[in-house]
Amino acid sequence: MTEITNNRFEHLLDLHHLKKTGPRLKVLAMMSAKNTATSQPDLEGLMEDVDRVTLYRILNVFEEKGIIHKIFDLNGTANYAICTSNCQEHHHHDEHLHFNCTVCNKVYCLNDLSLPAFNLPPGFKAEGFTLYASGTCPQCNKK
Amino acid sequence: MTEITNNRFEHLLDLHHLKKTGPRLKVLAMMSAKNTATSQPDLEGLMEDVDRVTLYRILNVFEEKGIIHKIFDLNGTANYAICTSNCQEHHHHDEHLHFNCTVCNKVYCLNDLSLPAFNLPPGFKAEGFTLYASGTCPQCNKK
DNA sequence: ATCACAAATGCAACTATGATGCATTTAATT
DNA sequence: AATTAAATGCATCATAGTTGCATTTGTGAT
Repeated sequence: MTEITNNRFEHLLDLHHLKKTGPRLKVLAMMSAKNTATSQPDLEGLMEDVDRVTLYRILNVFEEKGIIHKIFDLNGTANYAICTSNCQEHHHHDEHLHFNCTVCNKVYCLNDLSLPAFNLPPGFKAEGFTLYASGTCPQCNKK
Repeated sequence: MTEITNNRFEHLLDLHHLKKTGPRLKVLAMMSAKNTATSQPDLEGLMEDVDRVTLYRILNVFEEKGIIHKIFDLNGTANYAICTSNCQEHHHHDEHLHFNCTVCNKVYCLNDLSLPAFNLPPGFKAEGFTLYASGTCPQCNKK
């Protein structure tokens, strides 16, 4: 992790009026070190020295503040990824594709793919959309 | 519940070589009585006389056989709905829109809306899609 | 620098969801 | 009615997530 990356996270916490603590910076470091979302169980394993409850609380505030977003995989397990942009407190812009590999179970946030337009039946008012795809990821297809 | 409906469920169980037992017919009756998906906790409440474990096992076989499909709501709670068509063992065709109301938390399966086409980045092979929308449902909008 | 205080963490305990092993019951077939 | 595989019920366990409270720590003011 570079100096600059670390400063970026500290700045991020400042922005949201959150104290710059070890556990919080570690969560951000762990999540940003991967190109896929991180599951709650994985994260718990990576944060051995941090209390389980603390981790849950960190994930909750980060989500509330729009720093990370939560994705449930095919098994209903919570996965977390750092928001790329546009997210703000209590209003996520999570309108991209989430790809869940059925082999390795990884969750990819494909931010570059915006959702195609479509209509809802009368009476429904939509606030947010997420498209989920399941299948096999590039890594698993190679093998 | 009409005679005909009951027969339909018994036929459904026959089709999949499942014994026509009380608990199974009751699950089907409960789920079909609603126009929305039923959450696991709700279902557990509705099936008071049936053991919790039995319910889980019924839901699992039904899902494996393609009789019902599982949808996770915004809170990660499992919801179940009877498949309308096209589902077969180990291969769901769940390619419709799931609408999760942020007020009443109900999950609607909007089967009539098929998903628009879109492309995946190279290397990804998709098998299934589901589009999730969240917002307010017709019932909650009226109030 | 250090003081004071709110915020964050850690710990204990609890709830809920879901799974597994095994004994008992029941649906289907004869 | 008898047989048997399938299904249910019960006990127990595992994991995810929450709450209350004591302790620690980051931060802003002195």
